[in-house]
Amino acid sequence: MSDFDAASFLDRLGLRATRPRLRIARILFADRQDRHVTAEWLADELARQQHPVALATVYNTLHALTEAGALREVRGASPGTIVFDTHTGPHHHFYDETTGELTDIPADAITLQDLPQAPDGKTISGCDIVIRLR
Amino acid sequence: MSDFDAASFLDRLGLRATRPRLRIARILFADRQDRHVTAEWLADELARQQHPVALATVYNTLHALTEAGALREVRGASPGTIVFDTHTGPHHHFYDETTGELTDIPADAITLQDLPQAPDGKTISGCDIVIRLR
DNA sequence: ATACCTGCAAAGTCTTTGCAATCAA
DNA sequence: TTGATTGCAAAGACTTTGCAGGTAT
Repeated sequence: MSDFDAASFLDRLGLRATRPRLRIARILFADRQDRHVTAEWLADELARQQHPVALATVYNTLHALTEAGALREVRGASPGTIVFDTHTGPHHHFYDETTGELTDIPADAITLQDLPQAPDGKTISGCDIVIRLR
Repeated sequence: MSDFDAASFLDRLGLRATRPRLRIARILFADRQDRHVTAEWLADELARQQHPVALATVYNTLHALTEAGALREVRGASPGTIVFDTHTGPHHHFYDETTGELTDIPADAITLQDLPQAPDGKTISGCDIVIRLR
């Protein structure tokens, strides 16, 4: 299978290795590196694996992982739904309007020129590009 | 005040000139050209002007105006809230994470190079860039 | 006349919160 | 032990829907 050590993974993030978190970490980080999940999908997946976790706990964990820097919230896609991305580095997304699916676009696949100045005393904290597909 | 003719404005869009729509059209299109409104703000504004309109009707009208091409929904900003933009042409946004405020960025202020190909049989239907400010 | 529109309230979707019971360290 | 975490259910924020009554053309 995988030699992913969920316990030390959580440890390194400063998160307690509880049972739900171990299971969630394995689902999210064991194999693929570019997952885009919603809380609901994750809760369903856990249930499918015969290890149901309360939806509230799923949200707690996703937010904890986000604060710890292991996940990133994607804005601008599925309206009304938070999508969590296991790829935390700079990159952008295709959003398929038909299926709701997100696909990564490497950051260097898009060149931004003449990025405008941030107004007054503000700092640019991030830049999301979503290319919608139909 | 303004010489904005809400009745013919709606007419041109193929929308019936009902009382709520006339009021909404005036608020949105009479003066400024770059408004970003939420349904709730608009309902509050109508109430403030002593012409309350049911929230459901506000949503109906905003969606009708969007389908008619007079508004555009902005994605990727305020999570969980639909923002309607009176500026329908191509452009992008600053999103102030502190205030939730949206500001326009002219389309030509950003140059996209090497836009990636859309996958398989898909077409690019739009591109939203949101620059987050802190 | 008649199709469309409005308002109200109820229902829906997604997310967060409160709190007692449980668990990791 | 002891504070963090879980689960459940209830509450919240935002949006949509159903439908009876009203309205523009």
